[in-house]
Amino acid sequence: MELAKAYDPKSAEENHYKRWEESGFFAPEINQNPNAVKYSIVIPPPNVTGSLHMGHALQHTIMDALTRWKRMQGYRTLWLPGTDHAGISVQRKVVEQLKKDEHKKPLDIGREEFGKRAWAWKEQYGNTITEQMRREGASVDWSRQRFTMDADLSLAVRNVFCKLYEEGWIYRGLRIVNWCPKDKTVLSDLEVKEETRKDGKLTYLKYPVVGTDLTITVATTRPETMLGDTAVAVNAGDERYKHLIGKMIALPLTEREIPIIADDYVDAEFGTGAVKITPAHDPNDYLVGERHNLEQLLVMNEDATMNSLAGPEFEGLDRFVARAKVVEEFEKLGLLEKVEDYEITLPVCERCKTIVEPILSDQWFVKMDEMRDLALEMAKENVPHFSPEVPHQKVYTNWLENLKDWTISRQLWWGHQIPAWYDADGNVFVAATEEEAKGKSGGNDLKQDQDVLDTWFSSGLWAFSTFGWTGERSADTPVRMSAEHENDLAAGSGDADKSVRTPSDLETFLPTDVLVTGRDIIFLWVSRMMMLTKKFVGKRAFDDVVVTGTVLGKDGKPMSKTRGNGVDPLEMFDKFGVDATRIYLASIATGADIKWNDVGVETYRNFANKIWNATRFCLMNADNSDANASLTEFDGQHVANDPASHALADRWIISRVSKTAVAVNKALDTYQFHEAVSLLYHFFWDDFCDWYIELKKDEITAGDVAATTRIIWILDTSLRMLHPFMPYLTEELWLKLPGSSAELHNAAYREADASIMLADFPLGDVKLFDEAAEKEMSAVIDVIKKVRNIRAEMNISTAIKFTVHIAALPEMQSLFEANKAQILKLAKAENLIISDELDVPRASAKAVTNDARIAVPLEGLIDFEVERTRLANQITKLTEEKTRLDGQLSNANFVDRAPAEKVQELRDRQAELLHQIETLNNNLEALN
RNA sequence: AGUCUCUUAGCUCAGUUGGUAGAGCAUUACCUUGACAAGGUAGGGGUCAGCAGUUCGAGUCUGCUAGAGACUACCA
Repeated sequence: MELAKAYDPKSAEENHYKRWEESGFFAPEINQNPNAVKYSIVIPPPNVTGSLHMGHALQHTIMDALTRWKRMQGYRTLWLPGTDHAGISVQRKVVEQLKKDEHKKPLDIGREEFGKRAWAWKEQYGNTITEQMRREGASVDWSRQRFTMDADLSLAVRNVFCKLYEEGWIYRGLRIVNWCPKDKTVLSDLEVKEETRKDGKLTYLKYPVVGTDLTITVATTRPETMLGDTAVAVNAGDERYKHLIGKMIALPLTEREIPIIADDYVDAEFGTGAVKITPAHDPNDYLVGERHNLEQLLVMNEDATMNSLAGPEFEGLDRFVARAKVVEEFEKLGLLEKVEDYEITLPVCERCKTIVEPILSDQWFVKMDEMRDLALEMAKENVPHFSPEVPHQKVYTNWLENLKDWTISRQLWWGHQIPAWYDADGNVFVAATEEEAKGKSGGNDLKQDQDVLDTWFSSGLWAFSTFGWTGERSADTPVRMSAEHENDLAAGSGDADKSVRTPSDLETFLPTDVLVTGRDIIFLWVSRMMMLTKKFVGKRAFDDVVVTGTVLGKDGKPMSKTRGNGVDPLEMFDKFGVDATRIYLASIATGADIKWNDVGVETYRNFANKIWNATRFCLMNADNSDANASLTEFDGQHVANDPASHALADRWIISRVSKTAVAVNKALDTYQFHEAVSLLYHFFWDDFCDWYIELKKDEITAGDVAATTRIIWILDTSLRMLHPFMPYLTEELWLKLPGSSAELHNAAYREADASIMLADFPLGDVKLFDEAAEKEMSAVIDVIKKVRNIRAEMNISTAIKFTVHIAALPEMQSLFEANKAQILKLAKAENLIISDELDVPRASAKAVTNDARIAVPLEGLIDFEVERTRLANQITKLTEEKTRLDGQLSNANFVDRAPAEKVQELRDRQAELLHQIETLNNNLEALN
């Protein structure tokens, strides 16, 4: 069989995904081992409005690598996919569409029709991201795909809401909330971001004190809110204002008089020491207002224009227009003290960047006291465990300790409508259905709450609602039957015990094993899943959390549309291939941010091509039925025991591949993906391609069956280990290996059609570690490298074959003798003379290794000056190292206190250096 | 303001209980060697941001300084 000369990712990518999916390889049911341990991951559901970005690609790569790795090990794996209804995002898309196509507003078509449009939008555009995930090679079980607004997930939402309400963990109340005037909805604290503005102003307003000619100066960044002031507060201990406490202020621009009050909240040292109090527009002022029983005067509409309470002069004005007008009016009245430039951080809406207005509003909240304790208790036991642990473990715990109540209502139409109904008197009835609510109300006419729930409310249930939990008290959780059981029923095997109940997904797959996600939603999502899963299922949602870093643009800034520094994963797939992009992403240290660079992906594109070509070489010579036969009964022990594998290079590569396998598994176990990638990269390229294939070329080309079989086993093992990162390339190649078949699958998958994704993942075998072989091989490699160095430094063409002399101790002599052919081949030498002492003419280039003195007679070719420089350079280098060691070893403190092993190690090295330096010095003298 | 992270070769980054500084790319020289020029061979290049400390020994631990960044809170 002959492969194309270069790897073409496109064709491999088109060849396999559909077959994998249609064969049911992604579903846990493919696993035929009834005792298989489960391994489960739920995907952080991307927004239905979303399309694949680099952050997804990174996280999906990690989740897929873990899933494929565990699946190959024989676990019953499930990676569950799905999407999130993304309240505000979808709503905005539909509003835009409506405006563009029909010049209508949502109110023109009504809530019901709007809902239909939103669903239609979801149907039409919502699968963009799922199609892109197929391109990525994500081995998710599509048969279990979920959407946060699926009927059963919505039922779960309503039941959770009702339960929490009954227990008093959900309440409705008047609080200062974050209001986005553009989206016209309330936002949770976590949906508000900060933006620093340098052009802020701090305005000092003078308020006249009634019955005096005094004024009191307050400073504000939002002058328009003075229209809603209901007091001025000072610190009780502030001598400047003590005499004014209790007096009234004639609030300018209004007809109102407001009191001067004393409150500890005011810091006498800060600003003027006097603070205007606007209880309906500021959280701190709200608290002050509560303490002093102040009126709460809301002076804005929901679109942030001023309302009638702001006075006729201001009613209808936008908040910023009103702000300018207030300042202007104060100036006219001579009550404007000054306006200072002031750098200010403003709260802005995470999505639309509109400045958020804190206002007093009636909303639904989740009380966080008990919720926090649920999560905190687990957090103290390091559940979940974060990777990387620093800083997330601590940040997570600290955040929980300072948690505030969660605003869960949203003034939107797209989402889970709050299951609360009101009668004509405003009494509230919370129930999962309208009928139930009606029953509770005694049959009155009810109107459902118009708000929907925060998208993160349903996301918080994702860990268990996706597994069929609905919270229905009678029906319990739906039972998913095993494929086997379904077949029994279909076949009508009447005596099968119908009462045998296979475990539901909920029982089987929860807790999930790991959650892979970004830093930004640890609080927003991870914490809430922990709380709600514990609360409603009594289990951990997941054991581990892998926190991925941010893939930054080439400019080192987060990728964003406005910056235009985004890199599209799909473009990378087209340019370098899916596998190269995946393994590059996996090569980023867990949790670390990284600047995107194409060169990194190119490196792995080249790696893919290297793998392709190494396989190409092996297969060119493997069309051989004997090799086929032996491959199917292959295992490492078998290869190692084969007398034909007792050559040094064979023992060495078997040891190397075993060590690599053990290390790769360990790295994956601890979520050190970059470590696994690095191990595989260097094993494959350096050990396997550069040394092993080069050494074995002749045998392979000659069609030696044992050699071919062995090299294909190494290749097979390598491809399996690479598969979690490079699924397409490895499948494409593995299926071409002689003898690859379902017989090589993990025992759990013997029935399935052949695929590397079901092959056993190499675990490595410590019994195959061969320290002697590794030591001997490096002695041989050292000699070859030295000879190559001589050739390169002396600038001797490879066309010129020379004789190499080696002097060494007797046991090393026999090692070199045994590997004569290998040394000659890779050093491109003609003769090898091994003896106790070097016996060479003066016109020779010389070198030394730990185990050998080397000389290459170069009569007529040697440039003595070059050789002197070469030797001198080596002496300098070694001497520097020796000087360091001498110093260390002559330090009595070191020798006494350092571990004896370490001291001995350095002494050995010192002896080696001494020997090598002496040898090189002799060589140098011999030239003179 | 508080908490935390980062600063290692020209560039992008590894470096897991403190014990001779690594990779990829770039760079230099040579090589159309029968898998691969997306390749091979051999090189060059770092006082690990700075200062001080602990230690026989510090990229690694502690403190401070300077830059960069993250998060949380507040900002009248």
